[in-house]
Amino acid sequence: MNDTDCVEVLLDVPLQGTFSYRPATPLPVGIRVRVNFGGRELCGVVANGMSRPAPGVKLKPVSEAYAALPPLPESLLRMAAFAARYYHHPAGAALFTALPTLLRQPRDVAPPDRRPWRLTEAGRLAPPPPRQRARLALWQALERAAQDDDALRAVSPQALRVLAEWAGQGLAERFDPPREVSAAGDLPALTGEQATAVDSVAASLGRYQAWLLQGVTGSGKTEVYLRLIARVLAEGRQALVVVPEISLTPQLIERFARRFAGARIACLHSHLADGERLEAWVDAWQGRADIVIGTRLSVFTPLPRLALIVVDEEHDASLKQHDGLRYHARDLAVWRAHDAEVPVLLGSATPSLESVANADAGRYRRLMLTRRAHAAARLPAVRLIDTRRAELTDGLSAPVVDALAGALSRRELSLVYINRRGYAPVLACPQCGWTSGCPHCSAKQVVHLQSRVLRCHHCGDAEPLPRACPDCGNADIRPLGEGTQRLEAALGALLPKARILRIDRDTTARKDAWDAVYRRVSAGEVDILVGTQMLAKGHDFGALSLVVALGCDGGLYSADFRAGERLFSTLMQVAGRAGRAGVAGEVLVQTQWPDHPLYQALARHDFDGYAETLLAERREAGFPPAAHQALVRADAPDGAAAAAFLQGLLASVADDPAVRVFGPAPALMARLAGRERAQLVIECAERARLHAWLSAAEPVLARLGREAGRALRWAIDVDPLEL
DNA sequence: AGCACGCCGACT
DNA sequence: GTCGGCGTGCTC
Repeated sequence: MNDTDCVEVLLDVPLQGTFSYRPATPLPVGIRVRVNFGGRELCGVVANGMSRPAPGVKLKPVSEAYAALPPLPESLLRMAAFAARYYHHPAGAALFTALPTLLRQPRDVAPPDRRPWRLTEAGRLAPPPPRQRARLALWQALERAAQDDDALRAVSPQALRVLAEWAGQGLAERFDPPREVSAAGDLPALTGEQATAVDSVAASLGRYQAWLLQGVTGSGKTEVYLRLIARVLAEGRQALVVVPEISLTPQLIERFARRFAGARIACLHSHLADGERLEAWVDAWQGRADIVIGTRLSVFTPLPRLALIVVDEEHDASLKQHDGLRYHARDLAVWRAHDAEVPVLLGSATPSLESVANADAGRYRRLMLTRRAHAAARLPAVRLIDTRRAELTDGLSAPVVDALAGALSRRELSLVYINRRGYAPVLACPQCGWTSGCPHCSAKQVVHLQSRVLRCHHCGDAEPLPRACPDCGNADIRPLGEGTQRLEAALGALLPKARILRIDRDTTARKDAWDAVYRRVSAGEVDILVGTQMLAKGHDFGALSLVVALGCDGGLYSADFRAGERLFSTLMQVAGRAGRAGVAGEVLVQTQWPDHPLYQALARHDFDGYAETLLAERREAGFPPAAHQALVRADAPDGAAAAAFLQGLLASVADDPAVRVFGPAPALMARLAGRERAQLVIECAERARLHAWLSAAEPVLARLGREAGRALRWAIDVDPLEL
């Protein structure tokens, strides 16, 4: 090797590009290495093969090349490189967000090898002599059948030492046992629509095609996934299933495991211990896992025999990462499907307008499930309660209380949805007008009566509940409005016989909390579920007869142009909980605006009609998906500094008449955790020109960021979901 | 992001 | 006299 040759190394630093190092021996692309960078030892990944170093640059040597695992696959490097380009994030940082924590560290690691042992041909012919009793027992155990470490340790405490020795002599080896993967048991009959969906997607296996599976709640989208995955597994290939919430994975995993006995299912989410995550990731990468189910980060998992990607609840905002590399798992899944030449199936009862527009434009093909899988299940009747004419006690109207009492007397399960946790969204003094504003954020502190605190839901800061107004000393200060805790209390007083279960982030924060919820609900120990939008996220509570939605009007006339889409989607989803499995359902919505087109469309169960209305509005206003957006966010303790930074950027990036730039303006949440937040909104009908603008902005941002100092932080957010 | 190098206040 | 505050500047 010529000593002027070098490799390009990606590092987990917020700096553009790669760094050149001199390796002792030629290194393959994708290998993890340890290098010295600015005085510290970092983990790096070799990005390119050998190249000529730029003249005049002094090169450091590669300190160490890690060999415990094979080099990372090029498909992963391609995906990370695409994500870096698309989201305008440093390439090294993008790759490292795709890796499990243990692979980001400058240490050679591999998960424990749990493959079973067997004797080789030579080993079978060489039994140990009878006086080596422990060795003979081991040999005999392996002669009967392959065994895993635990079983062999039970035969002899020395087992693993002996086996290592035998492996060295070619007498024993670890191996991947063949898996008998079969779809188990009696499969439910498919509806005609489900069968069409399965056949259509199955016909596209082996090439790229994006499918939008739009199925009303209870129409059996999961069954479609299962049938397709069965075909993939029958071919010995792998499937990737991305879901928005960790809490949705246990249910799904259980259902997959029941269906595919013998299949290896790897589960990936951020609550795993580092070691578990590494093991699941490597199992998938080494082809030992057949199915990967996980949250957004699992979209990066290497899968050598990938044949199908499923993104469930594709409309869900949790699929977008909102710090660091701000990627959308659905969009990366579509890119990956294209790169791997496999179909991708996006499922939702209420697809995002982005996906609806892609389907309308023919980029995605649409599959509809309009009927519920359960023949007896019909869509619920929606009744709008006009709160301008109804008297409210603790936010509840008489028709709502009557309906809940009726369901209770029939022993039917009801659900009350309100998108506010805590007791009341604000504490106020009626005498002087004081309200419980957060000292660090432009938000109100929420009354939590159980823990007796005021807590900001944005920065998490809490303080004891005051007994009197901090401004005027008035002792008669009052919680205004309703949250889940207050509803729970009010319903308990109005319907003393009802067994109420509250579900919000406060009650489900503990591990296994969802387990307990399902147990209590399925054991019939609950009459009324009270909760936030968590209740709208694909959890199956079985037979629900009544759904009540409260306090939704805020989404109708919000400053956020996506608020209406989100509200409509959430209401369709909670309403969909009613009337499953043969119980006729009813949905009551309390509102001041019963004539609003959103509620009228909800009453007709008309997702497509209202989606087209919203799309027309977006086209009119030039908002996504009719145009493409990006944000440059800046925040600093001093608001003027953030604005000046963005102003400086604006002044230094060349105008493109096709690119509209708005701002600097305060973010929707203008103050968060003691920092003032400002932003530029960049809009363009052509994605390429938006990216050109951002590319031109990048070096300016790096320079201005340096000049502005540590106090100022900035970030680019491509396809932002929140302004 | 780290971690150096670099110039001004309270300590053995 | 120097220990260390964190401002700015660089990292193949």
